[in-house]
Amino acid sequence: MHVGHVRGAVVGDALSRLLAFAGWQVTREYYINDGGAQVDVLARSAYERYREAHGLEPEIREGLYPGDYLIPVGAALKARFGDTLLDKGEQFWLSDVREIATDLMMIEIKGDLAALGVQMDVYSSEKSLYGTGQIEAAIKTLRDMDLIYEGTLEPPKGKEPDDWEPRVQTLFRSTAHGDDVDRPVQKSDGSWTYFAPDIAYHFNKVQRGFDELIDIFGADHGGYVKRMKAAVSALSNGRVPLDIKLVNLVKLYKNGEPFKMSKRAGTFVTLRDVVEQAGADVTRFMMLTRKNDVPLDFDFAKVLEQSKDNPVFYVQYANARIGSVMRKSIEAGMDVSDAALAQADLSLLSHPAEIDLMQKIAEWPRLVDIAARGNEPHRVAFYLYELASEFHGLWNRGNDEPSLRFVQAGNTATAAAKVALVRATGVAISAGLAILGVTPVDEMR
RNA sequence: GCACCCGUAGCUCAGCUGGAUAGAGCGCUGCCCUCCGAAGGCAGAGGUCAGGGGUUCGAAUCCCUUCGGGUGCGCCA
Repeated sequence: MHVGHVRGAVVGDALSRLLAFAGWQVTREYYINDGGAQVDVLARSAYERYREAHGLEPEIREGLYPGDYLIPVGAALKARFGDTLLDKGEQFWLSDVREIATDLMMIEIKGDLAALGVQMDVYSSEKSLYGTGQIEAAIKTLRDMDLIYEGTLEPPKGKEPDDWEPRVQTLFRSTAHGDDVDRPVQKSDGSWTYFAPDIAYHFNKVQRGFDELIDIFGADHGGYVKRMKAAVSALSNGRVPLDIKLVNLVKLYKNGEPFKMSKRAGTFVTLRDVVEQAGADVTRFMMLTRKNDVPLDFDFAKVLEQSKDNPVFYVQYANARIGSVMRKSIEAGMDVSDAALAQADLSLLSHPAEIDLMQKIAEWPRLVDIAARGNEPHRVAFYLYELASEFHGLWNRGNDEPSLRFVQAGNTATAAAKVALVRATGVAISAGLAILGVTPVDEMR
């Protein structure tokens, strides 16, 4: 996985946690694109690496995947098949190589997700939809609604391909459900387009009885939003809403300098690179500091900085200070159980800065509600930063005004009220960090 | 050509599905740091919310339109 995928994974995972926190029952699914021509390309690319493993010069032709990540796959193929695949025609090895390469890639991806702390409930394979009748069933359902027909599409205006020829294809009448043009589900040779298994997969979800579906796509797939929504709308008779979150690019920087990334040259930065350098917590938080449909800058140097410029650090620092206050209060012999703190007389906290912090804490339930309703986990990240900011602000006032310090001498009602405020801040921060999937720290080191 | 996304302070971005003087961070300016953790703190300057219409008691937010940027557009997934 490269960094672009990471953002999608993080957004999806945080969204899942958010919705679960808001009371939904959530199933996280990973749709494996292991069907179609792209896996053949993968297999051919892996085969070249297999040849390389035998000391031969790999021929990474135009259209193949050049990435280094396939080198271990080549080695695995050598270990498995020895030299028996060398100098053989594609028909001899393609199917075996395809299977092993996709399996290895999935192991790799699952490892990447695990390193990020992302857990999936269901892995759905595109390939497994073929030959089971599921695609046919989904298409038949649409056909019975008179939404499938044989026809010819108009060429796109203004950008007509040179080799355009009218073709008769099986089309889905997506325009009946809000799309701009009808979309092909079958190629002219009768085989399925990628869209057909996608329809079948979503049909399967609808049949499993979900009340709401959420897809996460790369922003470059924005053109498929309408047709996918149209399909789900048709297949569920408008019952099941489908929300599609488009996740935009991640631009990598180091000290403000753009990090060169080229898929063509195979030098793109992988997830492991990022997580190894920045850590899973930092990576996750940073990926959520932008709205999903906007490009994101990720600066390696900055995310490791321990200062106010680094929002992850700033929030963690607040949490650590909270931990510090709680520890000191316990040392002072105070009862800091939630039951005891709930009895505290909060009317003793009347300073404007204290009121501000309380108001910020009071926003938390509403914030969760808004974020969950809009499927927008980034709101949680922003909220945490603001909350931490209020907290630090009040803390700093304590430097000049001892009466505002959270830790007060003696076991008085005022002291209890202040600790209750600290504890409440801590509750919101740890809940928020849990939604982001970031481990809260109790102490800074 | 069409569709979708974006356009808010010098820069990077929030902004609660219509509500009070539009908010942060960076940068800039000026003060402050033997004091619960100064790996800093406080304060200030800085905005025709891209432009123009419309709906509304009320618009950054909703509708229309223009401009600018991005993405995509039939046997590629």
